Amino acid sequence: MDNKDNKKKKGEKTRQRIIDTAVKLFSEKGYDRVKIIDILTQSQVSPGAFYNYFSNKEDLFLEIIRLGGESLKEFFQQNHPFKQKFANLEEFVSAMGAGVNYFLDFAERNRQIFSILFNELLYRNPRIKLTTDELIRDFIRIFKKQLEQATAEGLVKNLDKELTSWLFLCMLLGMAQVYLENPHLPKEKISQSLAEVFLFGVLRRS
Amino acid sequence: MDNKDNKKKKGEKTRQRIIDTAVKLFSEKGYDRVKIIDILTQSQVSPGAFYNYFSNKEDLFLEIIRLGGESLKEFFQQNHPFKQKFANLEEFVSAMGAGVNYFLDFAERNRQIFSILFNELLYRNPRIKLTTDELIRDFIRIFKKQLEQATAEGLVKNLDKELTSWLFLCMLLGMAQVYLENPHLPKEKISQSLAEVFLFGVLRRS
Amino acid sequence: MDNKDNKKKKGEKTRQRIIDTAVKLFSEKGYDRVKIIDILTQSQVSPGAFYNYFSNKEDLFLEIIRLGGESLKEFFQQNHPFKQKFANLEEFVSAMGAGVNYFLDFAERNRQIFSILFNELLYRNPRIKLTTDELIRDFIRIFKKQLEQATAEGLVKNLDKELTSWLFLCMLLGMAQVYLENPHLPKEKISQSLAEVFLFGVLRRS
Amino acid sequence: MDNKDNKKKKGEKTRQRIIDTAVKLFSEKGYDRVKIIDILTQSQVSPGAFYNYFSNKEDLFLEIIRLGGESLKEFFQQNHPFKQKFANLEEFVSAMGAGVNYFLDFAERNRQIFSILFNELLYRNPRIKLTTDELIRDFIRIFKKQLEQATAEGLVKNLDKELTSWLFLCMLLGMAQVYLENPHLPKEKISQSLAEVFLFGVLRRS
DNA sequence: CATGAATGAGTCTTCATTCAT
DNA sequence: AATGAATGAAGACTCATTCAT
Repeated sequence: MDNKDNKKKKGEKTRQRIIDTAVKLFSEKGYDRVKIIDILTQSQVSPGAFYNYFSNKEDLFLEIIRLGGESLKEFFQQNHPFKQKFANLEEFVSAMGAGVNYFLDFAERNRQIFSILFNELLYRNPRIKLTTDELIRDFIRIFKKQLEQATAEGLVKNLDKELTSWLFLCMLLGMAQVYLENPHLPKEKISQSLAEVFLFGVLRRS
Repeated sequence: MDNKDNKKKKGEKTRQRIIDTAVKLFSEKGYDRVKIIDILTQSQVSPGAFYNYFSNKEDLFLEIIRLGGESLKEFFQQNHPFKQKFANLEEFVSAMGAGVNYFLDFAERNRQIFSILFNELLYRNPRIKLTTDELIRDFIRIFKKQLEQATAEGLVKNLDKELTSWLFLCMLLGMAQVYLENPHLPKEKISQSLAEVFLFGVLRRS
Repeated sequence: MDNKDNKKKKGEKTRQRIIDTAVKLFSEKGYDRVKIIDILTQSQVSPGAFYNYFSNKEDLFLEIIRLGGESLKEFFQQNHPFKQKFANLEEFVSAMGAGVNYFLDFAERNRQIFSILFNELLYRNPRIKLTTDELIRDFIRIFKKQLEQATAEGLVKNLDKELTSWLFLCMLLGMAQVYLENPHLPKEKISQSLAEVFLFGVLRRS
Repeated sequence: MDNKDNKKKKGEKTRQRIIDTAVKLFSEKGYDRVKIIDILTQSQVSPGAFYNYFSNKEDLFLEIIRLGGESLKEFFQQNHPFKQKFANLEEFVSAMGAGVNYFLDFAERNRQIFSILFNELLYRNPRIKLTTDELIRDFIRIFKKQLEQATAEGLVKNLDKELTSWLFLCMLLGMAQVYLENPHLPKEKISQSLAEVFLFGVLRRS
């Protein structure tokens, strides 16, 4: 009876080994340039075993996208940029900087998954596009709501909420990518700059 | 003589037909998913003829990246965001908005080549990465200089010039992509929002 | 003791389940297009268990052919077309019709196994061909003997016995197949037609 | 300009070489047991070239079935068993024998194609079944009409036309197969026996 | 006897590229 | 310069069979 459980566990391990290897390879080379044989070799799995768990390369990829998307979604649902009330502006800025910093952290910790997701924003495979587009829409929706609330509270100017959300998303994703590709840039300074520019802009207040 | 010229012209035409078709297909599907046979069929060129002009698929692609990169470089060299002096802030903001708008225009007119370039920012092919990285670095360098000058003039806060350049680039490229994928978003409003947020931030000035 | 018996019985049951499923699938799709995994799934048997009973796919198939061949052989040995003596022609014709009808019955009841056997008459696998060829030869031998006897008794014309046996076999097997594939054709009419044509031919007696 | 024609001819030759080899192999081993690599090797064609002409194995097979079916159809349309009027029965019988003989000839000359077609009568691939079923229906239709006419002329008994057609088809196809597999059986005797049994039956006329 | 994860040789198919004409 | 048939290495995927538990 333990027998069955053991087998299940073994299977789970194999499956996970495949996923881990695939995440690494996909993030390094992109979907098309990864050959199944590479995944097989690096994860020490035979072709037959592979196809026990995934019906083909795309299936594996979509599973990874799905998993990554879930982490990201969860992250955004738990970390609202305009979450709390603050005593003064300084506190607010530093809180937002901390939030952005946390996102960079997340991107760093999930560097590969993040890299894959970011790449695939542009990918033309329709099934993949569906998944990533949904992620984006989710983010925009959440952020818009935050902005609306902050505007109602008189904290934020009366800007176009959708475009502003897109702008923030561009900065967030873009700077995460910049950070991942340029590790010499100090994370805290990136977060702080992002928060400052987004909140106050670059112009000197006369 | 005329004969020679005609041949030359004919050859040029064939070459151009290949490039045009390839630009279209690469922008639609990405490098790996485009088959040479499709380019050949759509451009009405035979395999043999193709290899008279390009030594292989990658060669063709790099040529396209190079051409696209040149246009973009040229664009940035001719359109400096902080180029002129302005009588007042309003003028300045509207000039920057106009600049961004012009960039969106450029992206729209060169939609396909822009799409390819943007894609390849993330692409892992080392030879291609070199070209796109150089483009980016160029932009950052130019923009940094602009920022330094504007700071010296007391127009802009004393921020980290490099990070701020990156931030602007993220917004610019990101919003161009957003615009291309969401044609219902009004171009002028995008440019204006971008300029406003970048210059003044989102917070209400008390 | 009982324990042993139960195990034996259980084993037998498993084996039988495999055979039944295999007969169904082989008759539906033919040897090559049936995957062992399908037999396993449908008969609720694990791969390991399967190879306890059959050493490989071909072994299982040959066993089925063997079983089917035995039923058929038995049938032919118990149902001789020219078995008894008859008072008059009408009786004889109707007896032959009944015999043919009984064969169609047999084919219908053993539809799957019959279908497999009929298929394999044409199949090129040498080991299988041996079995089916033997079946055919057996039938021809028995029928020839019957014909010889009937000729001696003056009942039947002096025709080539072997060719006539083949002709009858063609009609019998062919019409069985026709019947199985066209269930709307009335069995009794088929048998009657077969007997009539075989015995009297189609021409009008002047 | 001849260039183009030459290439076309070369292509045709290659295509024909593939078909010829495939016909041989399919008739020897049956569809499933033929590997594409065998066809490639024996026809001296590279994988790429093969897929220039056929999109896959099934496509090639269906083409062969189609070609074979056409020959057979043509044969049946040009050789009507009850075509002409005859002075007396003997002439009629010998004419029918000649017809059958001609069919055996046809089967012999197109041994491989015939073998494939006969095999595939039972094949479960739906697309193939469609083609062979149509052939069969065509034959039955033509033969029924012939029988009806012959009955109207008082030549043939008033039998079930459809069943009688099936019976004749069984004899014809079956004996062709018997002949092809047993070359020692004399063709003329087979044809004659078939004609005689079909026309007069086996019973002695009292 | 049973289980089912794992194996890996074998098969089909693709597509960038070549080369004789 | 152009043609397009041919090439063949490389890749994805299958499935009968094994074996540790």
